Formats: sequence, structure tokens, C-alpha cells
Amino acid sequence: MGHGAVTTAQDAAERVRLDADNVAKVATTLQALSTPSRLLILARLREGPLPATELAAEVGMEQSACSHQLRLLRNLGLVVGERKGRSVVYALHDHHVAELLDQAVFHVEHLRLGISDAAG
Amino acid sequence: MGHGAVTTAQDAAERVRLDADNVAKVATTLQALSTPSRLLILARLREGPLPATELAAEVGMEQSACSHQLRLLRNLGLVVGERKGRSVVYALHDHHVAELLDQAVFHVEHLRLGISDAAG
DNA sequence: GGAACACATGAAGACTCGTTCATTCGTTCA
DNA sequence: TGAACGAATGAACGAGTCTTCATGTGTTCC
Repeated sequence: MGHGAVTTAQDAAERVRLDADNVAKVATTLQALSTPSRLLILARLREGPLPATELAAEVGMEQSACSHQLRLLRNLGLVVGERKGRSVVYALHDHHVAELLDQAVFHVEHLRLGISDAAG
Repeated sequence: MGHGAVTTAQDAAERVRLDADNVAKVATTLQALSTPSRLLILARLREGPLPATELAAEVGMEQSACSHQLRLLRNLGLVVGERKGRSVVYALHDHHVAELLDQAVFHVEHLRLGISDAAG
């Protein structure tokens, strides 16, 4: 995935600032990664394309629930679905999604997490 | 903390898999980055530590609302607060939080976003 | 001690979100 | 065409979230 690129995310990320314009966009997109169901969907798709029904089965969701989440991910541009016969094969949109997943999982796993209370 | 590491997130992320155990943890943590208010808080703290009141002012939040979100971020281990006199100075917990922010913003900004509907 | 400041906390309300149920749409094959 | 399969959709319910308001805790200085 883009290992031929000269500018890594680490280099370029420094130049991307979080102003009032793009906060909402970033937040909305990250919200797509903030639930176990969608995270499992994306993680499974990261290993390769898959028809909707098989996908639902592998992540242990009902077909309907999975379809709802897939629509959300589609609308956000994170996944794409292409008709193949009577199935719709889903896949990650591009390498940015895959890398975003990797980075997120990596950094979260290496955080000293002190989850105790999520009160609001 | 350990900024002398040779393994970058890109290398190591490949080895970190998303199984049933850590999905919830990852999802919960990413949820902390999924709202404009917390995203602004973290983005501001990324530029340096700041007392709670100043922080609230800079991100345009009420003191109480900001404090609530700071508690959430604290419980998740993303930020730390240290008493300095009568102020409590907040800061990002470590470099993983900063990099997670950078990577998230970078990749999201470079995604072809087709936000049209967020129906559930 | 008491006033003023800095921050945390609890309760409550509006809002959003994710799932389930039932139905509809699209495709394949007999 | 009609049956069977795969997927999408809409409505609705329960649960969670974020903010506001009011109050409480901790600290400094007079």
C-alpha cells in the first residue's frame, strides 16, 4: 500500500492542521471506526473483498444490520460495493482506509489504557 | 516515551490484528476522537500543555462541558492532568496519542469523501 | 476564616445511534 | 413467469451520548 510514496503519513501529517472546517469531517469519519461492528467489518475487508452475506456471517452480524452499516461506510467513502451476479462484493475504498485502520489499531494497542469509567 | 524506537507504526501495524478481544478497546478509544469537541481539545493539547480554563476558551466550549470531556479522555488514558497551583494543566498522555491524531487527520483528509447521508 | 478563582461532579434533557423486524428491490435459474 | 436467493430499505425501539444548569471540592490570597 503506497510503499513507493516518498512522503509518509508521518511527514505529511505535520502539515495537516485541524481547523473548524475539517474537524467535523474528521470526526464523522472517525466515528465510522468507533464501533465494534464497523471495526470488524473494515478489519475483515482489509484482508480482501467479500460478498455482503459472507461478510455478515464472518463478523457475526445479521444481514440487515450489516447492510445498514455498509451503507454508512459507503456514504462516507470508506468502502465500495460492486455487483457481481446476485451478490454485491464489498471492499475497502483505497489504501488510506487500510492504513488508517492499521495506524489506529497499532497506536491504541500501545496506549496505556486506563479505562475505568465512560461517564458523560 | 520511547521515541528512539526503530519500528515505525507502519511496520508494526501489520502484526497487530483485530480480534474479538481488542475490538471493543479500539472502538472505545477511537470514539474519543469521533466528536468535534474532543478532537479540538486533543488538537489543541497536541501543540502543548494548557490549563483547563484556557483550554476551554480556546476550543470555544463552556468550562463544564470541557471538563466532562476531559474526564472522559482522562479515563481513556489519552490525556493527563496535573495540578499546578489552583490550575490543572492538561497534556496528551504520550506520543502515541499525538501520532494517532496526526495519522487520523492525514488519512481522513486524503480520503475521497462522499458524505451524503448518515442514516442508521 | 472568608472571598474569589479554578476545576470537578451530578442530574436532566434533547439528540443521535445501532439494532431488529418486516418488507421491497434486483438477479438468477428452472 | 415464478420461485429462490442476495441485498437494500424504512420504521421503531432501546441505549448511549453531549450539552446545560446547578452545585460541590480544592486552592490562593486578604
